[in-house]
Amino acid sequence: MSAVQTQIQTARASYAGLMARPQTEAADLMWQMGVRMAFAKDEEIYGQDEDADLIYRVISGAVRTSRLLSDGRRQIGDFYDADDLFGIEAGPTHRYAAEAVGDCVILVLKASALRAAAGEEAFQNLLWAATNRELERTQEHLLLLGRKTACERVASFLMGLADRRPAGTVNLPMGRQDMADYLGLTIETVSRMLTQLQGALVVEFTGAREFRIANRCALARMAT
Amino acid sequence: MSAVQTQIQTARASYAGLMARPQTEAADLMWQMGVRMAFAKDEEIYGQDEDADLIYRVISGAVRTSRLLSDGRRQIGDFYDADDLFGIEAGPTHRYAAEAVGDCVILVLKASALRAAAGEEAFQNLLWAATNRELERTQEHLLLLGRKTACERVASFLMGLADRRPAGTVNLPMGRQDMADYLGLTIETVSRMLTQLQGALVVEFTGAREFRIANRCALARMAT
DNA sequence: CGCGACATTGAGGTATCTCAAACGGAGTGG
DNA sequence: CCACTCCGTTTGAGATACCTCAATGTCGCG
Repeated sequence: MSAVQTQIQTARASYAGLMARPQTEAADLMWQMGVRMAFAKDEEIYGQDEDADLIYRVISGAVRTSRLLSDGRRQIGDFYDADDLFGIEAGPTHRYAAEAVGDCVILVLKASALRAAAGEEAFQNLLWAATNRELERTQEHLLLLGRKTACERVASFLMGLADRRPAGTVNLPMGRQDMADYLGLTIETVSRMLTQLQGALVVEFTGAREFRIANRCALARMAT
Repeated sequence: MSAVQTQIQTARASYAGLMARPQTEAADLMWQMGVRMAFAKDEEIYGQDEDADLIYRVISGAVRTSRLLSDGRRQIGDFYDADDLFGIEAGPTHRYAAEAVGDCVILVLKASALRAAAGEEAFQNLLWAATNRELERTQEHLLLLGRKTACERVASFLMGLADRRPAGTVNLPMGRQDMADYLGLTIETVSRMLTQLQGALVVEFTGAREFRIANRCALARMAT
């Protein structure tokens, strides 16, 4: 079995499971209609200011949305995991670019096709739910960037990751630079805060990309 | 044309076109149905986590939305001017509180009443447009907080204010503390950046709450 | 005129950034 | 199986943008 097929199997299994992800008929329809595309690490899925007539859904891997300032400074808007929808815009174009954090498989389909197949109401519910989720997460992110210290930002980030997967050990799909650009920090500061959190016995890293929460209360407290 | 198509058309039109202000029939209806309420400076219009079954519209004055961290740090989400809608939430409760920046008059009405009067479709249009505007502004704000310097933040802020009112002289409805909490800075840093911008002959302050753009290109450049 | 609130300015401290070097782990070749 | 390389991460030392605390200035209003 190919790597991609395996990924697709895995994604289906996890889809059947849990929550927070769209569970409407429209979402189910996506599985039948969409095209599965593989993207290599750091490959662009769509660019900033490109037309936004497609809807995307992560099958496996992770995706980031990002925006560049003219001098190269980068802000990451959000990360998307398996089953997350992304790329849904109200305006005609994408306001952030989207790239593959690591190798990943994405389900892509035309918004108009889904609308025709799912019906207006179901389609609209999907858009509404996705947009709201986006807004809520962006508002939380805003508070983090505006008023939290480096340590609090990193703690919040780890907490956010851990909440999604209640498993004991959590995997970090992204590297330190991606974390830094999400948190409005530098790579070095992120690294220092991580070692600091380890020193405080709040989290424990088994490798650079995998950790376990040693003291959930303490982490929650540090995230404010 | 289907309901959904109409909604998307409307959203795209208002996005593409001018600005941000509701121009649908539903918005017109608000004027007839709503209750006008006066709020004094710093008075709370609604609190965080309160039920969100009302829709608000600024008639005169200005409004800010804000969120507090447990230790008193404050982040302002956005400012709303005359004719702006605010308080529209996807979820059941408000995620930010809303307060009067100065004395102001607000049009308030029940969301359910507007839906009944304007019709489902027009009502949805209004919600969709308002939510999208919110998301777009929040994303811009995010970039500002994550990756801009103090000077760039202040320049962006003044630019944003000036864009809304193309008049020669622009009024600042909010004090320095509100600006600081919007920009993720302290009051002193905001003040210093303002005098710095004045020194560079980019803007000119006639009073603490009123300025004129002396060099729009330079200001735009500094806002990145 | 004088009070009170708000804004500006100053001096010193600190969290975070920058630059640079050392470390580590995964993959490769011997 | 070990040495080697490469890339991402960590650590260190010094610089700096922004913050904090404190004093001074300014405007609006009774």
